[in-house]
Amino acid sequence: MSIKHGLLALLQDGPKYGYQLRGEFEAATGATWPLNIGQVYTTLTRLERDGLVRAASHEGDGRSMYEITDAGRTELAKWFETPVTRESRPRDELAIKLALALAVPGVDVSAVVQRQRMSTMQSLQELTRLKRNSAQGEISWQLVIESMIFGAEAEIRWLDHCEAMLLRHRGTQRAEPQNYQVPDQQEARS
Amino acid sequence: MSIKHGLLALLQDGPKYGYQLRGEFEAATGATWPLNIGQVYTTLTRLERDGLVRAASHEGDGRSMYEITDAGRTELAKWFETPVTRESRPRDELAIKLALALAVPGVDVSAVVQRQRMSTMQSLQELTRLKRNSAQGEISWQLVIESMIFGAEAEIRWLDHCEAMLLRHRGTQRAEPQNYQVPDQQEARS
DNA sequence: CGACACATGTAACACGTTACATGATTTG
DNA sequence: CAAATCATGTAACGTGTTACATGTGTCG
Repeated sequence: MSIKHGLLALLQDGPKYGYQLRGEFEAATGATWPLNIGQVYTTLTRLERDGLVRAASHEGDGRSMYEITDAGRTELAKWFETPVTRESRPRDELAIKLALALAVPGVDVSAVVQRQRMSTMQSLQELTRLKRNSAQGEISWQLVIESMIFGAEAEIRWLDHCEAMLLRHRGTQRAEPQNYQVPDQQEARS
Repeated sequence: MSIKHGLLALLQDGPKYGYQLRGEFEAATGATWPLNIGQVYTTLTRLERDGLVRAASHEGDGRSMYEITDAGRTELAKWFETPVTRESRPRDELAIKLALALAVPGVDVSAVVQRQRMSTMQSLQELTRLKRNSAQGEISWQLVIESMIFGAEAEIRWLDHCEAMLLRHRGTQRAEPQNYQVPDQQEARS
């Protein structure tokens, strides 16, 4: 969903073509999430199919220009108006990993937490370095970096919290199967 | 990737069947991310295709049981050993939205930020309520809730930071196209 | 000329969601 | 019996990734 609307947003500034859209998208987000050029074209095709963009006939200069339609502008406005909710976000792989490490026996949860903490600390340092080096650069991707910094910091705080919880529950609550009660079933097979 | 490995983790505890796997997955994560039953079966099929699980012939009681293979155990161990990196995460839609709201003209960025802040505050309250009501429940999904709380708090801090940045740059740096230099191309069309 | 960036696509695949079909079992 | 729950699938679709094919323009 992000790319679809991202391209729409860039097209609101005027007709653009595929390569240009990738360039501007990466300029705006600091190439934090490199955008595959192939996907730009497939996404444009789908946007055109859905009537949110159309091929701009005039002024191509040899390139395939696209322009946003009224339906596209409406859709884009809706995107900017609607907040990103928790539910709309993808599953958090780290949370799932730790939850399951706790749920199944034979996993050294502390080791998992510590390795993750190390890794997150390292990327936090890397991000801080990036931020420093990119000072007075674009404001938009400055904010993107800071978004990741805030996220990484929260993650470290959470990991510390997890370790504290682990220590507190060491022995108090062992494994605790909690295993989804398997319903009995009386020999039903033919 | 999370679900695939999640199912593997649950299967390490012993042979299970589809419905049971969904139940245990949701028990471990507090049904925070409801797991579609259809996907459990397709994922199991793929895991079997890749040799990470196999159908457990014996003791089915009328259900299709699956068990983890050695290759599956290896893969699972690798999952727990490898930290979740920033790069492996999906694009952050909120960051992209704000970055593009800044990059293209005609978007009321402050309004976007304020709406988002309102929404995030609300889900933060909801999460806090959930946490309180679920006290002394399962430790694993207690941690999942707290993961989301920490994330929401970080998001609010970031949004505040964004507003401060916006105020500071009001007028200083207007729009700043920064628009991916379009290469000239001399009338190349036939 | 040859290498490289620009430019546009297509194909195959992985993952996820929704919806549908089909039965067996349990329970009011 | 009827409805709900348990249980296993399949089909269609959306989105994203990787890789490949193909051609033009620029520059050393």
